Amino acid sequence: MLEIAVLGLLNESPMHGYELRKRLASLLGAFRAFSYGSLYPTLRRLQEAGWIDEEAPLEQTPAPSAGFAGRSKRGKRVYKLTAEGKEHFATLLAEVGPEAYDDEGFGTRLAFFAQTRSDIRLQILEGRRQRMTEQADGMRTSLARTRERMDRYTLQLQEHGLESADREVRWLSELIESERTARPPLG
Amino acid sequence: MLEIAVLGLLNESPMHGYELRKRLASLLGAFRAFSYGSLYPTLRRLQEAGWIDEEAPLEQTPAPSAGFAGRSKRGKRVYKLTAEGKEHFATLLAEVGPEAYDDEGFGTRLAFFAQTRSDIRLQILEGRRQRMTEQADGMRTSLARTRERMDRYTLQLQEHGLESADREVRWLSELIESERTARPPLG
DNA sequence: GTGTTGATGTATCGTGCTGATATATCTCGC
DNA sequence: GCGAGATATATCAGCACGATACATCAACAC
Repeated sequence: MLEIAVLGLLNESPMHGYELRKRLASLLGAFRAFSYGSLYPTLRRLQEAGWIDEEAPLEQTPAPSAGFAGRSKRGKRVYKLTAEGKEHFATLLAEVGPEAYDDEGFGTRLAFFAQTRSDIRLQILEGRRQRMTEQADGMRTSLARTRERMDRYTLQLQEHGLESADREVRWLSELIESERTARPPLG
Repeated sequence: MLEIAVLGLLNESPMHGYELRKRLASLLGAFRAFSYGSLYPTLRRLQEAGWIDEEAPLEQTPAPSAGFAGRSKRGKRVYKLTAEGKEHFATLLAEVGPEAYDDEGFGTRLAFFAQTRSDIRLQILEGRRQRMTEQADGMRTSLARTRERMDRYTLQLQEHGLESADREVRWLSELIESERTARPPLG
């Protein structure tokens, strides 16, 4: 999941790890932040795979007086997408695995919806709604079955969980609706 | 986190792994299920620590005709809390670490609130509210700062995340309020 | 009776992420 | 000139997931 997020951000503009992490946190917001402990290994993995490339480290900064542009402080590793990386990213965006339906996966995919094909968007939204509907139904059933046996707090926890799931289903339905309106099926 | 959940469930009644997993899933509901890949190693760890104990495996079931009670099919490992385990569980419930404020941790702690001291309950609820308030404020600020630059989908994601966080803060406030009413501060 | 499905039940493995920690450097105010 | 805090990279133990494997057992079908 980090892979697609990193490629997506680097697709917009080259960046170094620290900035990547900050943008990741503000982009995904509610859904997970990703720590450096996974970010740096991922960067190395992507580099080994040839998807991303390190801009010249510039051990000797030529002219410290020049304040603008080519800033690359010592130790700073600025990454950018390679041609293969762009292609790979496009491929990733065009396919939908089951991981696109869980919390982190869905959030990540949605963050790059602007660059995702309309039919894939719809598929992801519907898959996620399916998943959340099932989860909500499961909780509703469980609640109905064991309501009497549960203490006040467990009940509160479950009811809040159920309401959240229901809210998300409604939200997804709206997104799906507007997705369908914007690009009608066949007409 | 699995540790406290397992101890808590075994504190109610002895159980084997498979049942533990099912109860865990229905108890925590929205908040995580825990897979066998972490459940079984945890059970072994708890057993090595002496907090839980295995009821005799009964390699030879004495009377297969007897349909009730002492059922222990071959291979079934039924665990129960030891005296040390009960003590340890009580200790865990009486302390509050920072892990009690994240999603999984908070859900787990709340699931055993009925057995938790009132002042600890309040501390956990307020810590969680603090955390969620900060998260919501962070998202609000980020939204205000970058609203124009964001595409429709990122905006939707962030707004939904913000609403969820705000809803949880309100929910927590209600819980805190009723916690304070039930057991007034000093008066 | 035999076959096949689905639930029960225990177990391991590779992979990925977190949270803590270490270590520098840069920037800004004082 | 100096300390505080942001910037920046990196590693590690521990935990959890998802997949997978392998058995047993009840039920119902044919």
